[in-house]
Amino acid sequence: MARPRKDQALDIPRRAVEETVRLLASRGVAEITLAEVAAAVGCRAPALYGHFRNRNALLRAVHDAGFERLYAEKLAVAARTDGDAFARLREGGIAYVRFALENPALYRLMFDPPADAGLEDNPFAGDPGRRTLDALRGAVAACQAAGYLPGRDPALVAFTLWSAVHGAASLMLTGRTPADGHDHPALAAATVDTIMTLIAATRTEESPCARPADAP
Amino acid sequence: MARPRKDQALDIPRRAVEETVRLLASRGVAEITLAEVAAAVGCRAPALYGHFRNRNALLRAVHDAGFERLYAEKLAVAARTDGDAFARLREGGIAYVRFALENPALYRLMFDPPADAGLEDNPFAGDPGRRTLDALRGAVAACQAAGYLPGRDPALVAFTLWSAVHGAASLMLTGRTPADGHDHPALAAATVDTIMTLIAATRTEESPCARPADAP
DNA sequence: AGAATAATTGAATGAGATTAATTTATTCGG
DNA sequence: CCGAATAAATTAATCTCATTCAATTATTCT
Repeated sequence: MARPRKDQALDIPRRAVEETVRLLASRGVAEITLAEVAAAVGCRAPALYGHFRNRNALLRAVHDAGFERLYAEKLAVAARTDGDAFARLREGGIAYVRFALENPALYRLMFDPPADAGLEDNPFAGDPGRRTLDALRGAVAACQAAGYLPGRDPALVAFTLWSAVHGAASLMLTGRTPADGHDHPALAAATVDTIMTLIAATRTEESPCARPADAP
Repeated sequence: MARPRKDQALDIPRRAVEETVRLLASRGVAEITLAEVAAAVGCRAPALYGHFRNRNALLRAVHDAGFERLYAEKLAVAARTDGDAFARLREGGIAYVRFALENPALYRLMFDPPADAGLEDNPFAGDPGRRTLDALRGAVAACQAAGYLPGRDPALVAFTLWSAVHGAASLMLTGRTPADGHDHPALAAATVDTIMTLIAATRTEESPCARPADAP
């Protein structure tokens, strides 16, 4: 049986990504072979080459799928915290780190993307990770409208916040937690809290002292 | 010539790590083969197995060496900013991101360490990365003595700060910078600045609107 | 129906890590 | 000083993949 009949056709591109994500739940990306992915999909390894240039191209697709999932969670948080921009920032941060802790291998792939696998001319154009950052910038701007972080560049603040939560996730996944560090979710929450407290302290409008430049 | 004479002996363990670090300046870790490392050292690939269990063990040693270097830079910053705890934090952050930007492949290896390569019982005990975090905690405590970040857990704050700078470095190295993002060093500085400003805003207890240093 | 095209497959190929067998130095007990 | 015994490399296998090739069967087009 060489070419399969239409009725028994597989949506290989979709399923390959799907199954790779599933496999990433049990092992790291380095331990996953194309033969395993193919077996999970229901075909042979060479069949994958009809849909992905090579292994890295598949991994890049998985990487992108990871960001899609992350973005979906972000949307859910946004919906859940509609009125309150500050809460949206906090909840978003918590959800972000939770995602990382629940999908460690996928998350690591998302932040150590395979090198080649495409036109190197414009490596990250259209990277779904960019969209996540854009969403975060929106949340920051909303917070500013509520009086926090007056007069700052929302893009820069967003980048800084993303850095903090991503960094926390990364450090936890590589075991760089302070002291014992057995309770990762708790540490994650505490970290986000620490940041949010710092942000809260910037709402100086009400306070007596200082009134940094805002809109003229 | 099988076994080399004493006079022409090579310190293979040291040189292998050294040369791997050197190779990481030009390619990613995935593109480096043991044969290349061996050639750079001046031996054959199998000789490496007399000193490292396998490729991952060598990479782990390189990973550790990376942290040694980073720690050395941290010490230099500490020496340079002896009196001023706040400045030490800022300078330390800048130096950290600079290190990452100047040694991208090494840095990525440091934060995506190879899985096995050792007794998995106690994966990160003695990890030199831990020492870096300890040093940072000390700097935070010093800042607290100067009136910043009152009443917080220094370990938690240190973790949060490390998260932020590491996250920023990681995002830059993977191209997740806002907008253009062509000037990484500048973005790094701006990010550290953003964080430091947040910290500065916590020093509200002692003096209403600012005032140099004092200790209780 | 028959040619052209498409999707897979099993069978090479090849790179690179790891292991085995072999060779040459050094060390150590007489 | 000589000959095991041990050490450290080396070259020559293995083995595990990723990737490519050639062959095979469906589908589509005319």
